[in-house]
Amino acid sequence: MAFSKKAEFKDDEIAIAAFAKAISHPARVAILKVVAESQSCICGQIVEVLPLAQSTVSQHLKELKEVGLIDGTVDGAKSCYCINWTAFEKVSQMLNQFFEKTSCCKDGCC
Amino acid sequence: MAFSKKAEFKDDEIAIAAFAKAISHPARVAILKVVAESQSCICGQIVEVLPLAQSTVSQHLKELKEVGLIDGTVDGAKSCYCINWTAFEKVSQMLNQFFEKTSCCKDGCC
DNA sequence: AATATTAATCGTATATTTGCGATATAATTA
DNA sequence: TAATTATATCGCAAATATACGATTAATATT
Repeated sequence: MAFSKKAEFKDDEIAIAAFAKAISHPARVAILKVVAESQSCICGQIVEVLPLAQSTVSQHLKELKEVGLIDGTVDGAKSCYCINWTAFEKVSQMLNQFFEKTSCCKDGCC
Repeated sequence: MAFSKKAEFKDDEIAIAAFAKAISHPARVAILKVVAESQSCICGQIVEVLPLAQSTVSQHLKELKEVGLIDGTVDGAKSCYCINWTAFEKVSQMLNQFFEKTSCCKDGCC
């Protein structure tokens, strides 16, 4: 491949793709659900629920944290995760907008 | 890795992830925009606009076709692509619902 | 202090994705 | 009919992603 061409696209296209990528694996979708529903958000609880090893879950959490969808706080030996609602809604809106904008010119094709 | 664990998640989680994956690359986001805006939807036009080789664009188109977001019709030597609006809106709704449902339990965490 | 628990990170194996050139196929044009 | 055009597909190389066990570091428990 030589090198990735992602950077050659428009900023909004890159942003949409990046957020979509964050929820492009069932494990991360599941994690977001668990974290949103849970009161405590302890990493160990997520591991219990998912069919994945602790290290793998930790990696997925890291990815979600990197795009900003969740926040992580160290709480003693444990780690507490929670949804970053501001970011969460921003992503929701961004995707919504993409679908709306794209579907606005719904004529004359084919 | 031995093998993928994607199948071990819930159907709706897998579905959301699959559609998110379809728009998880800027090239495919760009293609969807071009196809939606274009009247003609000829593959060659898409290739002209994108910073990618013809074969690469063809592959991305194939992926979008496979998840059902676009339809492709052979028109002589050319190929005509257009958005499958039914699928498009279904995906839009599915993602929307995911974000809404997830954010409905927005309390007591962390 | 010694041990156990929790979770991040490292190293590694494998799988998947991305990207391209070359080729194949089919239709169009000269 | 020959040359050109349009696009899909094949085969390959490189990049990324997925998954795990082992290790580490830090706190908690005994």
